[in-house]
Amino acid sequence: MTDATTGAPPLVHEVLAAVLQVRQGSLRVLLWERAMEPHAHRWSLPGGRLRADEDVEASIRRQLAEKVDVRQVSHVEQLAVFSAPERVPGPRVVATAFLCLVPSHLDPELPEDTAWQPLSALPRPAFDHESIALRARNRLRAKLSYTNIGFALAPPVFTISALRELYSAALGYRVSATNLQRVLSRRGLLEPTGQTARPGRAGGRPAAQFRFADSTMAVTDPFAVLKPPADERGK
Amino acid sequence: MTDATTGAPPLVHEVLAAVLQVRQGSLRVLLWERAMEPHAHRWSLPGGRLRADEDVEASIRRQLAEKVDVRQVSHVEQLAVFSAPERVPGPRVVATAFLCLVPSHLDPELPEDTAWQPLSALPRPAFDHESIALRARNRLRAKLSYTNIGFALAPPVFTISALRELYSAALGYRVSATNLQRVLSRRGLLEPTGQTARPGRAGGRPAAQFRFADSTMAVTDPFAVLKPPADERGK
DNA sequence: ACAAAAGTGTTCAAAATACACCCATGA
DNA sequence: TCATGGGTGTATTTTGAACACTTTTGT
Repeated sequence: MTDATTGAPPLVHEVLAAVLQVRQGSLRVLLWERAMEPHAHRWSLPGGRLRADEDVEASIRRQLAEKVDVRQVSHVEQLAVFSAPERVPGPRVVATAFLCLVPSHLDPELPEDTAWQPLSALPRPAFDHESIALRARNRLRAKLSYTNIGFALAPPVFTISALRELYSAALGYRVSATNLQRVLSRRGLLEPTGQTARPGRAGGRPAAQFRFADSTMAVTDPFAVLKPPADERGK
Repeated sequence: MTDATTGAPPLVHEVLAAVLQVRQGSLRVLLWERAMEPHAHRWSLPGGRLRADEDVEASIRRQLAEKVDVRQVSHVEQLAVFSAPERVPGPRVVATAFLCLVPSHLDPELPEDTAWQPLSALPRPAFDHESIALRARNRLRAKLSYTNIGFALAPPVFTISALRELYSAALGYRVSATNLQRVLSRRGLLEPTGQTARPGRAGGRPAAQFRFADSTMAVTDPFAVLKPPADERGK
């Protein structure tokens, strides 16, 4: 706000969403194929221009509504600002990117040009959208470890082995059901529903069903180390 | 980028810095007292308007140069976007906020209207700057736990008890020198210089001096839990 | 009865906290 | 030699990973 009204160059602020979901055993991101230049036939994150009467979060929710039912999005959080002057051709566009999650049991209707693409093999992405998508994946992976964000990937009720598959897909490596169960239980994130799921055709013991105790994001392991001393920790 | 050139309302993008330093045993933030409206006599974070040829990080470094010597800033990272439509009076301004750190041994020359204010008792802050400053503090606190970010608060060479004071001030609770030493050493963050500091007037054993092995930020405790299984963890 | 899947008990290892005690210096 | 701050050794606790074994089902 130093140089007040110096014939300011045009500036557009856009919001972009990396909407992630685990489908068919892999972590995927919602992309649409650009029909027109610039970057025709390359794949873009959904998003659009920030309007005058909304903040960035309201904006991304509105824009997303054009692609997926917003009620299906279980978590939205700011990721970062992308502002390289030439990040898109033409007039300058600064972008605020978001990480959004959709639980695995939902399969929203999508427009023709839109698809869930695996993060491990993205088709030619537009602009800087690949790095945004990968940043979203990294954020999700980190948060699976020290928050309850798993609730946003999972259906309302699930078995431990189903949850294990979600975590494995999102993290990119095999997670042990035993340990997953214990870690999440000790932290009080999981609560048993009392129900059990019927085993598959191959038999096997019926699996107990659980739900997440909370469905808003919270940090559950606040300090990895350097915790306050025991007496100051009490409250 | 949906509604392309619809007589767009004016939009300004500013960058703001929460510059933190530990001084006199407490964590402080650099603020300047506004002389003029709006919010005259309230305290603002330094910052200013994003220019056409720079990205947000370049911009904050440039703006900061007007307040403190940029070479004295040991760390800069994006915090978040603040975009409530009415966050400042007048034409709309979207802000990208940064967390910046200055090591405790430096005492940059400051303009007349600028001062280091304790985060625990901020004077009347302007606009939404208090929440930005507090967000910066929280980010710093979290990162002290799982990254090497301490390097950015400490002088190039220091004793463990000096480092303990920095961590205590930043975290807001007493940190044990013994454990601090061990945790940082085990992670390979600290290296001994071989030098010792002369004891104070009251005597006492001379303290060994250390330095941080690295002075760019790195995550040192990547997964609190749900680590990959041992065999997949190797590389 | 047996295979398959789920769940529990137990062991093991690592890492962090707590605390006691020893070390090196100034007065 | 004693008070003062610094450092090390060690015990305790917590937490997560690994693995063996039991439970419950379908065929």
